[in-house]
Amino acid sequence: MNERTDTRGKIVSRATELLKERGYNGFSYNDISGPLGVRNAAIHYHFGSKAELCTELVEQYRELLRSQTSQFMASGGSATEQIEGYFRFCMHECPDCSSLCPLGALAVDFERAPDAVKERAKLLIEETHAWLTRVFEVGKAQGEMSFQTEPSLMAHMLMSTVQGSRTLQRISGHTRLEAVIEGWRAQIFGTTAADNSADTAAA
Amino acid sequence: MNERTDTRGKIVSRATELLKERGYNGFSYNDISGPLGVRNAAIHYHFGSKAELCTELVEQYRELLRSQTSQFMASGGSATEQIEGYFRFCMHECPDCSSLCPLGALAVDFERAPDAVKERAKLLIEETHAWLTRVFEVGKAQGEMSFQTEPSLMAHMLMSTVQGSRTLQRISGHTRLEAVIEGWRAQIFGTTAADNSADTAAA
DNA sequence: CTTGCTACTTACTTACTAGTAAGTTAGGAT
DNA sequence: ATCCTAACTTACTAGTAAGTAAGTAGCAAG
Repeated sequence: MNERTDTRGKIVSRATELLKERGYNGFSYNDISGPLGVRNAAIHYHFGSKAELCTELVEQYRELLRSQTSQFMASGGSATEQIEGYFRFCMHECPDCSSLCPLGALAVDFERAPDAVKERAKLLIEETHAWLTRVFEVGKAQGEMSFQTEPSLMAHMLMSTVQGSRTLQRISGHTRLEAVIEGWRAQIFGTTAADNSADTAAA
Repeated sequence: MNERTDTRGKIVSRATELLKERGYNGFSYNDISGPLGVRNAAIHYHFGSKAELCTELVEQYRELLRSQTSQFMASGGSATEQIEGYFRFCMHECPDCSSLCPLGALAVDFERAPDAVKERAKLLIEETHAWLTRVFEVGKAQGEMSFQTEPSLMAHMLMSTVQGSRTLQRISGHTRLEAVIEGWRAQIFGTTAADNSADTAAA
């Protein structure tokens, strides 16, 4: 690896941007190499194929999310703090919601995606789902949260809502993720954001 | 229009299938013409461009959803019946959830989509949102439904959940839309499906 | 100082893309 | 009978896609 130029890292980074903005079939090597000031063959030097590049990209995103969630876990905080961490991750990952998350972008071309990509994307969803399920379980058991639906379904519904909101936002143009998260807070805490953030700050 | 062969209709129909399965950039004219036993030029005869074909396709999907929702409306049924109609539409539109909805597929390439497509897709979302908001308003006013969040946000969250669930399903492989809808029922009716479908049948 | 490796480049190929122009065919109207 | 038009076809073009093969610049070790 050339540590000074870090062309490889820049390629992954630019490809991630493009995937989120246009989907797998929506960008070409020219869209990567052009802005980076390298040639298409440089991409092929680092990645055997577009699929290989894409695999690494998903793996990197998974690492990012995993490091975030494990960081919340390690903090030893309450379920409330854990879920607020997830909310923060979602908001931070796409502040203006102009782009999709890598998974949302990949889902479209998913059937034709290489097995390695499928596998990692699946893993990413399963890990997040398992983590969120645990947070809901603990949150309910400790009396921090209140809901009827089973934790596993709650986790799936939360992930779906965030994912879907981002998709709809892209078409409608209205940023609504903040309101959606607020809606979820009301649902699980029965409080407003002000109440809850005060809670978190106090903890 | 050739009413016997209906090539034009078959083209739109096949394109819709392909859009849902692979996204806008994921299929070519060959994928349409091949199975239909016509030549690519036949597509160009009916549609000036891929964007034009896509515009018609979205318009057709909008008509479908519009006809469904207005049908529920015209039925003069309760808000419960209206929302159950929406649930039915979602389930019916994609029984096995192997494909995305046309909007979810388009969202990926949305920035580069032609203005006509953007406009109609936006309209489709706004119409559905307005209709669902009204259903939630009426449902709450008439005491059929019970929730804290404002109806407009409820509508957005429901649409997001359905949309997102379909996206996640595509990656994880698990069909969960039925459970998600069940979760929503519990949330707004505080009942199980059995209770509620009995309700609907009785009405 | 030359050998060898990393990180590329130049120059190319094959395959496919949307789209076009001109010609053909079948059936209905005149 | 012929003319017209709708609904195509054949044959093509220009552009772009991913991917490849062979060559090279710069640096580090022996």
